[in-house]
Amino acid sequence: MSKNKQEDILEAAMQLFAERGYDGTTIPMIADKAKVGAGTIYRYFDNKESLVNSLFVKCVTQFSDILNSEFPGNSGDVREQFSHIFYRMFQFAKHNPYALLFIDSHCMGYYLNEESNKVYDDFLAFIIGAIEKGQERGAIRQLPSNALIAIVYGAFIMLFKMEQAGALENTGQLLEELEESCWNAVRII
Amino acid sequence: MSKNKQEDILEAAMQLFAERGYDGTTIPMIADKAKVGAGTIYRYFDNKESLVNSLFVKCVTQFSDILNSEFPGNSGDVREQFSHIFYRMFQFAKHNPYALLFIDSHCMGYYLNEESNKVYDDFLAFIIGAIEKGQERGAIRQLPSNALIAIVYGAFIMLFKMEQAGALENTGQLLEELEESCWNAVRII
DNA sequence: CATATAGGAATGAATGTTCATTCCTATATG
DNA sequence: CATATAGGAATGAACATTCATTCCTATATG
Repeated sequence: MSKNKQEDILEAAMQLFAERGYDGTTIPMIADKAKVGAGTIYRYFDNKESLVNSLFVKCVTQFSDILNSEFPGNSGDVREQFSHIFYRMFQFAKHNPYALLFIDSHCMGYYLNEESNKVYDDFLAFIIGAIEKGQERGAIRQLPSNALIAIVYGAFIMLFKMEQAGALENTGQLLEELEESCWNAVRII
Repeated sequence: MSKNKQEDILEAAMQLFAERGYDGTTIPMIADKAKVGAGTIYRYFDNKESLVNSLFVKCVTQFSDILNSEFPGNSGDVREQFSHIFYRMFQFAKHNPYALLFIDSHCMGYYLNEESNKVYDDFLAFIIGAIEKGQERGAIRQLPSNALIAIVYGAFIMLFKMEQAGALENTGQLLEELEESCWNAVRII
């Protein structure tokens, strides 16, 4: 029997939400997977909406922390910063695939509250900041920073989904090539 | 009163599915938006699952047709082919934003039947084919074709979502720059 | 008038949520 | 040390609500 039921509930909910979406996942499904009674969920969360928002904030915060930690800020050059963000994204994807799928498929959900949206916006703001620094130094194309994010993050998400679907085997060698491809998309050539 | 109720139902369903997902959209919601009775929907479709599958096949076919028509096949060079596909994707997105959002958020759904999955796979196969031709001619990077698709299609989808969210204003000038960025990601430099 | 079509109330199954009850575990008591 | 007791935690059956689907009536069409 598990020690921390709240953790069990969050883990089960994350996997189910990632696979079937918010509305496609029922409370009994979560209870079954977490091996708790349905009522137990309501000892830890006010309701289903509160659960999905808690989970969303948790996952985005984890993702953000991974990207931020050891980020080569003002010291490192732009190429190095890009590399850091790119590899950290894949590192997170490898260790937390459900979290990433969950974030990606729920970040526009109508059930997200103000706090969830703010956490997600702050997360994007960190990447935007790094990109704009790179532009000032003349290493990155003069496109809207949102466009540059979309290209790199969009490519990353789709690559990850391909790998999840078994349509792509991600070796270390390939990852380096993909990093170079994405860098070519945003750098000044 | 509309002439073609089946069209009204499909259009309403597409918008709702795109915004709220399959499970988050109810039959009464669709009936309200289409301005028909709930029972009328069952005159045109066997059930909700049959409706979503009909809609999926229709949307993917439309998308595929746009990309295929006037495609510069064996005659055109690789750069031209890439350009064609890229601009056609944005053309489809501009004229059928709900269709694209619907395709993107439902292409992995557990409710899709064999036919839907086949149509989607065939659609991807067309792009894969074009990419592999380009590789043979030495213009495109020697990466798995699935990886190249993921980069370009992933970037495209995310750019479109950014624009939809109002975070990006898509002018003709910007589109040209984005096309060049994506081409830089896949071409041999 | 006969038939086809549309509508929306009716239905039963499924959902999120509540609540009376049971189960643990830690402390108190002899 | 063995047993009794208290109180929070967990449970899952029960509840109101909402859902997909069906069915019967009203209207349109020929």
